[in-house]
Amino acid sequence: MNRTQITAGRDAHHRPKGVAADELRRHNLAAVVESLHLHGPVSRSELTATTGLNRSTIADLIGELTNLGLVEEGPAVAPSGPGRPSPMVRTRPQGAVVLSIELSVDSVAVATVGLGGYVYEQVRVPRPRGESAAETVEVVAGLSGELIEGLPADAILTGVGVGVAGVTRRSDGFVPLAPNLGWRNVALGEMLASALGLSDPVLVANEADLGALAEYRRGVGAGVPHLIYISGEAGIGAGIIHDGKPMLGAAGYAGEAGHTLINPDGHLCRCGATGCWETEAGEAALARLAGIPSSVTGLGLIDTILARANDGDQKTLDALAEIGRWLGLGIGNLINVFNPQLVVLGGFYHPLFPFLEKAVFKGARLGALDAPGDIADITAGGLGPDAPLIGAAELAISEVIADPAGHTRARSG
Amino acid sequence: MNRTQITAGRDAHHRPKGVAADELRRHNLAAVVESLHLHGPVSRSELTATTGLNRSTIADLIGELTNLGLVEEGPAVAPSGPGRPSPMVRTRPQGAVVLSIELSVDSVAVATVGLGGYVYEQVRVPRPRGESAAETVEVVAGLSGELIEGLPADAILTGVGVGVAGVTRRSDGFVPLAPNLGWRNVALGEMLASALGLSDPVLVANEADLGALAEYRRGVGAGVPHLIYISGEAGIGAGIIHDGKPMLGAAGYAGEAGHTLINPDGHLCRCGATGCWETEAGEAALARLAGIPSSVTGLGLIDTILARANDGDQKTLDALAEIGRWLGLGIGNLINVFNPQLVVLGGFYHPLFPFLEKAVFKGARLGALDAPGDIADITAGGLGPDAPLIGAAELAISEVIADPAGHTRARSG
DNA sequence: GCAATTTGTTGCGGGGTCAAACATATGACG
DNA sequence: CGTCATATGTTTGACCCCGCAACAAATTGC
Repeated sequence: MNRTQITAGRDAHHRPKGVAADELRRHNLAAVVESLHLHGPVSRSELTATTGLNRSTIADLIGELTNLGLVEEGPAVAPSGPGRPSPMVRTRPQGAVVLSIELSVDSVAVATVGLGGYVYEQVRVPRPRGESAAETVEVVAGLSGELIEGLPADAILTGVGVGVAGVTRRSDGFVPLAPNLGWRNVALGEMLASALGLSDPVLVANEADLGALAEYRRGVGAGVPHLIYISGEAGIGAGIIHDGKPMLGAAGYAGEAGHTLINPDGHLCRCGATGCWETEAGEAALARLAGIPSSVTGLGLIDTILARANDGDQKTLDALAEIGRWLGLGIGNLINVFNPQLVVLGGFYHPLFPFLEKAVFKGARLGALDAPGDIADITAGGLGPDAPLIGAAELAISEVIADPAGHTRARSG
Repeated sequence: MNRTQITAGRDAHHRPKGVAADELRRHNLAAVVESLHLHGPVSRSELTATTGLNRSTIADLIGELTNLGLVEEGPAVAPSGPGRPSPMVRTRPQGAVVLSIELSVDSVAVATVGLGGYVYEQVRVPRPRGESAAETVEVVAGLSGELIEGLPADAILTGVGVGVAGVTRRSDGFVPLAPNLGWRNVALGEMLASALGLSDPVLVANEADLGALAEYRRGVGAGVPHLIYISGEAGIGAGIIHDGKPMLGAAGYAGEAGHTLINPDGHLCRCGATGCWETEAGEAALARLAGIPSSVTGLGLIDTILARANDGDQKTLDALAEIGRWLGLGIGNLINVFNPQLVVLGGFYHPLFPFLEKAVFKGARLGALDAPGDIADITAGGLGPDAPLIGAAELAISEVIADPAGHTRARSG
C-alpha cells in the first residue's frame, strides 16, 4: 500500500472555459432554430414542451428570430382539444440561403438551399476523370452563378458548403490529398472563394462525412445518433456520426477506412500496400471480378453491372456477392470499433444494394462481436446520390443555426 | 433542375433542449473544479485568466465551493512582479473521495482517491483465472471495506468507479460478456453495490476505456484530446478519447477492436472467426510464437518472455517482432479510422514496449495513409499497470466535477 | 516612505429566464 | 347561444448570474 499524489501530466494545456449569460441566449436561439430546421413547422406550445423553456421565454426567442428574418409565424392550426390555439412557427427559407457544392469523382453538383431544407434549385453535371482542380472550380463557379441569379430578390446568402472526395482540412479548406480526383495540395477553399466572388466563408469537408451528416439529419438515419455512412466512389470512405455529432479526428481525417488492412494476401493497392479494404471491396475489385475492362469506370461501370445483374448474369452476381462479402467484413470491423446503431451505404453501393445485401449482412455478422441483440442495422441511404450535396448545405446552414443572432448581425454591419 | 422540400426523417426524436441560468452556474462551478482537479493548485488570478471569467465571479464561485467543502484557499505565493499576491486555491481531497476498483484478468485492485487525484491507499492482489464473478466481488468488497475504514474521519465518500475487462453497459453496470474473465451476463453493478453496502452509485466501465481516460487526464496523453489506448490483457481492447471526451458508441461497446478481422488466412480465434487482431497480436499469439506452453499465461508468461528477451534469446525476440508487426498493422487501421494524435500502449504491451517498438512503428506506417506530417505518435503508457484503476477513480470523480453543488447537496439532505 | 502595480471586495446594473396574474381563443355542454 | 373549462399568448415583477467600476489591500521598486 502506498500513499502518493499523482501529478498531472506535463503538457496539459486544456483549460476549462467559463461561460457568460450571452452564451446562454445564443444556445437557446440555436435550439429553437435547429428544431425548426430539422423537424419542420411546429406550434409555439410544442416548442415550449420540447425545449423545456418557459412560455414567455419562447415568445421572446421567437420575437428575436422573427426580427432577424429567420422565422415566421403562421395561422394557428386547430388543436385536438379545447384551449387557445397555438400559432405555427416555421423557418423563413430566404432568411438564410446557402450555396452547396459537391465535387465527386464522376460528377459535380450545385444547389441553393434555404433554412429549413428548402431546395431552391439543384444541378448536376458529369465530370471527366482527370479534370484539374482549376477546371472543375471554373465549371462549378459558372453553375453557382446561375443558381444565385435565380434566387428570389429577398434571399440572403449566408455561406457556402463544399463536399469533396478527398482528405480535407476544415480550418481553411485545404485538400492535401484527393487520390480519386487526382488532386494533391489544392487550396480548394481559397480557389472557390475567389472564383465565386462571394464574401461568405467557404466550408470544405469530406464527401463521406457530409453524406453521414445528411443521412443523419434528413435521411434514413434521421435522429439516430450513432451511425456510419459508407461512400463507395472510386475508393471507399466512411463518415461517422457519434452521439449526434460528426466525428472528425484530430486533423479531420477520421473515417479514411478505404486503406485499412483487411487481407494481407489480397491485391496490390494504388497506395502501395496490399489488401486494403478498397482493393477487395471497391470499384476496381468489382470490375476485376465481373470481367469488365478497367477502362470502364464510374457510372458506365455501375450501369453495366446493374444491367447484367438484372439479366441474371451469373458471373456478375458472383462478383457482387464477393464484393458484398468483403464490404460486410469491413463493416463488421467498423461496427466492432464504433458500435453504431446503423450503417448507411452510399455512392455506388446504393444502387447495387439489393444485390449486395445478403452477402454484406453475412460478412458483417461474421466479424461483429455477438453482444446479443445489439447488432447494427445496415441499409441503403435514403437520399440517394445527393446525400453529400445535401450534407454540404447542412454544413453551411449549421453556422447560422449555431449563432443565429451573431450570424445575421455580421452581415448587416 | 427541380424544386422540392426535403422532408425530415420520420423517426426524428432528437429535440434540442433549452438551458436556464442555473445550468450556467453549474457549468462554471464545474470548470473551476475541473481545472483544480486536473492541473493542481493555482492562484485565484490564474483562474480568472484561464476561465475567462471576471474576478468577482471567480471569488463568488470559490466561495461557494469552499462552503461545499470541495476547495480551500492557502496562503498567497510570492508573485514574480509587483502587485497584491493572489491566494492559492486547491482541492480539498477529503471533500469528495471515491472508491475505485479494477477487475482485470490476473489481478484485482482497489484504491481510495480524493478530489485532485490524491491517492489515500491502494492495494492489488492476484486473481486466479477462472474465478467466478461472485468470488471476485467478495474479495473486492473485503479490500474495499478495509480501505474505507482507513479513510480520515472527515472524508466524504461520493461514489464508486469500477473498471472491468469486458463489455459493459454503463447505464446499469451490466456485463453481458467478459470472455477473458469467463463471465457472461453478470449484473456487476448491482452485485458490487449490495456487497459494498454503500448508498453511492456504482459506475462500471470497460477497462480499456478507463485506461484511455486515465492516460488522457494524468498520463502521457495529458491534454491530448485525440488519443487511443490499447489494452493488452488476455485479449486486446481499445479505449478512445475523441475531442477530449470518451467515445463509447451507441451501447458503450465501442473500441472492441480485438476481434476485428486483420488476416483472413490467420489463426482460429476463440470467438469462432479466423484472423482476429488478437489471435495475431495478443497474448496467445505471443506464447505460440515464443514456444511457451499455453498453460503459462498472464504475468508468468510476460515475466518469462521479458527474461528471455533481456537475455537476447533470438526466438523470443523474433516472436516479439512478429507480434509487434501485427500490433502495428492493427494500430495503423485504427489511426486511419480515428485520426488520433497519440496511441498509448497499456497492459502487457507496456513492459514489452522496448522490444516491440520498432516493429510496431513499421507496421503502423505501412497501414496509415500518408497525410504528410500527421502520423500519430505511439508510446507506452505513463501510468503503467494502474492506468485502469486511476481511470475508474476519474470516472467516479467526474460525477462530482460535473455538478459540484448538486452532488454535495444530495448527500446532506 | 511613496508611487506603481496587481488583485481582492463591494455595490450596481444588465441580460436572461421563470413564475404568476391576466387576457384571449377555442371546444364542450346545456 | 351563452357559459364554463381549458390551453395558451402576454405582461409584469422577481431572481439568478455575470460583468463593470470604484475602492481597498498587499506587494515591489525606488
